[in-house]
Amino acid sequence: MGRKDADVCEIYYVNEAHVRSARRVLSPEREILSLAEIFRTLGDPTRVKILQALSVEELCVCDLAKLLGISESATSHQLRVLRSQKLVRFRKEGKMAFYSLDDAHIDSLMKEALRHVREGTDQGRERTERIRESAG
Amino acid sequence: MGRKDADVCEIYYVNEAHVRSARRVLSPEREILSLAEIFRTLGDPTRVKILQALSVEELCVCDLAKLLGISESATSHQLRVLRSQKLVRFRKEGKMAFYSLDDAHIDSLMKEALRHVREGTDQGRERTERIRESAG
DNA sequence: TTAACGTATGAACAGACGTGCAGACGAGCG
DNA sequence: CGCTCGTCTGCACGTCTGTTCATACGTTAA
Repeated sequence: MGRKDADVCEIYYVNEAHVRSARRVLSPEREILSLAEIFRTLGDPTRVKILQALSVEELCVCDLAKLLGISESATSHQLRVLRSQKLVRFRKEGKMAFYSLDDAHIDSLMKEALRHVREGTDQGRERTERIRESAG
Repeated sequence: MGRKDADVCEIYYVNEAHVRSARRVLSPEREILSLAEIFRTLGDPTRVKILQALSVEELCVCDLAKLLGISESATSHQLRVLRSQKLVRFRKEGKMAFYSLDDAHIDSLMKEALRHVREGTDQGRERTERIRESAG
């Protein structure tokens, strides 16, 4: 639709109409940034594991560290990141800090992504790997 | 609730039972990596914009570059990343390369995350910002 | 109180990321 | 053929990220 604009001599190759209509669809900048921030937070294997583990029951830092196979310091750092995004919440009991999920959305988001990953694994994973080289 | 295990002298503070049960819930390593990879791919403002823009109609590299306000080279680089994840697909028409979404899941994933972001914006955004400093 | 523990934080490092630049490639036109 | 256009890719640069190390904080026990 409106593709005939491309034939107008003033428009060389950038189709201004398409650019404008696409721009209208874009979320406002701060929503884009928030969106990317959430995804970036989920885009780390360690944090994914933490969230998966906490989806069952609350765990303390040392349990998580043991589970993840990394230092308690690194675990605490990552929990701090997750806290800053309000993805996890913690409860102090003496010296221990028990962490749990603070966001129901995230769990469904992860499950949805997991479905996607599994589909890709079943029918297109190896194809995907191959395309990384020959996509051009 | 089973917390009494922590009192057994052999278990100092790491609750092995919890660690084991949590480990059972974790997806296999390669699924975790795929999951994180997908999220990390979505965790960049430029790529989020590209995917949002392509959710309406296919666009060529130069349109996207114009829309994003970055060079066509940078745009091509990002499209390459998205291609490697099979999130976008492209169609050659002469010299032009028209890109479109290759994955229906991703769009719903983004919309779900957007819902989450908007909820957070309405009732807790500024609180979240503040917590980044005082979370401890 | 002193000491040990669980956790949190800051500095510093290696590695990864996003972008621009320069050049290469294929397609279309003279 | 040569030339331009649209796109792609290798390299370099600055920035960001995830981890470890050392250290500090708050709690519990002696």
